[in-house]
Amino acid sequence: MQISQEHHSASSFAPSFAEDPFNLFLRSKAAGSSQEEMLRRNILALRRGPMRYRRNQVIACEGDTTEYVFLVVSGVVRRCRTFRDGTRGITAFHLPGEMFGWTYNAVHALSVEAASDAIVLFIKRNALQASAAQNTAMANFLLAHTAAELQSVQKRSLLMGRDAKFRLVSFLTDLASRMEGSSQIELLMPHQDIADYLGMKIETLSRTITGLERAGLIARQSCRTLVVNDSASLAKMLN
Amino acid sequence: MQISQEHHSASSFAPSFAEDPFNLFLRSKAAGSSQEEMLRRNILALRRGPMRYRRNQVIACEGDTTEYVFLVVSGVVRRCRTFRDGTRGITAFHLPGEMFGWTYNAVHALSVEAASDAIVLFIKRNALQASAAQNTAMANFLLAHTAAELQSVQKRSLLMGRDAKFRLVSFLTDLASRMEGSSQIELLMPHQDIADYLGMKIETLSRTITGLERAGLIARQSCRTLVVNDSASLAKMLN
DNA sequence: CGGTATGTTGACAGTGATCAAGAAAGGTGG
DNA sequence: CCACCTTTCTTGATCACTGTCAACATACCG
Repeated sequence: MQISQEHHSASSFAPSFAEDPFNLFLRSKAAGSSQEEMLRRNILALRRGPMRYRRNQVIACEGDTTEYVFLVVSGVVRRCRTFRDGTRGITAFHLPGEMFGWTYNAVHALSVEAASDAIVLFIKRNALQASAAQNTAMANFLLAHTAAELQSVQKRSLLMGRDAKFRLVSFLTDLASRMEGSSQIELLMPHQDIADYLGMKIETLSRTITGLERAGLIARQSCRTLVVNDSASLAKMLN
Repeated sequence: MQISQEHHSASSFAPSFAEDPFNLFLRSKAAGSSQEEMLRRNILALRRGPMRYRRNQVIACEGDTTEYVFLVVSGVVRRCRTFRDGTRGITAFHLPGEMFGWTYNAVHALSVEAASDAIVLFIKRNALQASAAQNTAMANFLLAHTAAELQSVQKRSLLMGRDAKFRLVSFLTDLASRMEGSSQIELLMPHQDIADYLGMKIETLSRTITGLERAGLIARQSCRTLVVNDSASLAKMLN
C-alpha cells in the first residue's frame, strides 16, 4: 500500500471537499438507529487521511498486507485483478460513503484503484478488529455490512452468466439506484472499466449501448451521460 | 420452507449417517481454537433436523422467509435462481460441514435444493442472531464465516468473465481441494448443475472436458469420476 | 428388459471478440 | 482562443467460441 500525499492542480478536484466525510459515512446506508450512528462515529475516529488520488492511481496493490479498510469520500474506486494474459477483471465499484476491504486475510486478493479522481479514508484494520472483539455492537455492525456485500456479490455472480444486454441493463439500473439519480445516469468511470466489470470488450459495450438507444430505451446525452426513456421496459428486462 | 420428514428406501442413502453431524461441523474449517469449537457446539445446540432430501428436492424456496440457516451433513446442496426465460443460475455448491444462508433479509434471494441426495441441519436464524447480539465471540465467528464466503464469491465473480476452459479447470481444482481428494475428482452433481454453475451449456461442458482429456491433462474414469494426470499444467492455467 | 434420465458428439447459427479505421472529447502549449 | 495531440469512444468487417438443434450412447431404475 502506498500512502503518499500528492498535490494536484485539481480544478475539478476541489468540489469533492464540499462533502464532509463524516456526514457522508454517517448518512449512508439509510439512516439507521442512533446506536448505528455511534458506531459509525467510532469507526471514523480510527481514520487516516483523507488521501487524494488521481484517476488510475493505485490505492492498494494485490498482495499488499491488509493494514487498512477503505472508505470512499468522493469519486469512484475500483477493485480489480489483472491476469497473466493481460485481461483485467473488476469485481466492484465503490461510491462515496461506501466502506470496503474488510477481511481476515493477511494480504489483499484484489488491487484497489481510483476509477476517477477520488478521495479515500483509511481505517486501521486491526483497530477495527480489536473493537469488534470487545464490542458486540461493532462486531454486529461489521457482520451486517459484510452480509450485505456478500449478497450484492452473489447477485452479480448470477448476472455474469447472462448475455451482454442483460448485464448492461443491470449495471445501469444498479448505478442509477445507488446514485439516487433522476432518469439521468452519469457514468463516472471510463467505458474500459465498465467493460471489465461486466466481462465484455469495450466495443461490445459500445454496441450494446447503441442497441438500447436504437430500441428507444435510453438516449445518449454524451458518452458519459445516459438518459433513461423507458425505465419500465428496462426493469422488465431484469426479470 | 418445507420441512417434511420423508422415508426412502435409501440403499445408497444409509451410509450418510456414518458421519456424525456434530463431528463434521466441528472438524470443518481447519481445526480452530477451543473457543471456536465451543461456538460450533453452541450453534449445533440450536439445530433442527437432520432432514433428508432426495436429489432435486427443494429445501428452501426463493422468496421463503429466512427462518433458518443451513448446515450440510451429507451430499451436495445447491443455491440457485431460475429466471423467467427458464435459464437457471447456480451460485454455489455446499459440501458436508459447510454452513450457509446467513442473512438479514426477511426472505431468501435464492432457492436451496439438494443437488444429490443430502442430509441437512437447520438452525434458527433469530436464535443465532440473538446469540450474536449478546456474545461477541459468536458475532465474530459469524463475521469471519461471512467474510470467508464473501471472498470465495468474489473469486467466482472474477472467474465468470473468463472462457469455458478456464472456468472448468477452476471448478475442478476448487472441488478437488474442498474434497481433500487424491488425483481423483468425484463429480457429485449432474453435468447440468455444473454447467449452470459455470454459466455454460451442458454440451459445452462435455466438450470442454473432452478437450482437457485430449490435451492429456485429465482422464475420464467414468462420466462422474475424473482423474487428474497433469495437475501442474492445470494449476498453471489458473494464473 | 424396456423406459427414462443423463451424457456425448456432430453440424450449424449467433453472440461477442478481434482487427482496423475513424470520430469525439479532453488537455496542453502557443 | 485556437491548433495540436492524446485518450476515449464508436462503428464496420471478419473470426472464434459458445449456443442451438438433433442424433446417438450410456447409465439408472423399476
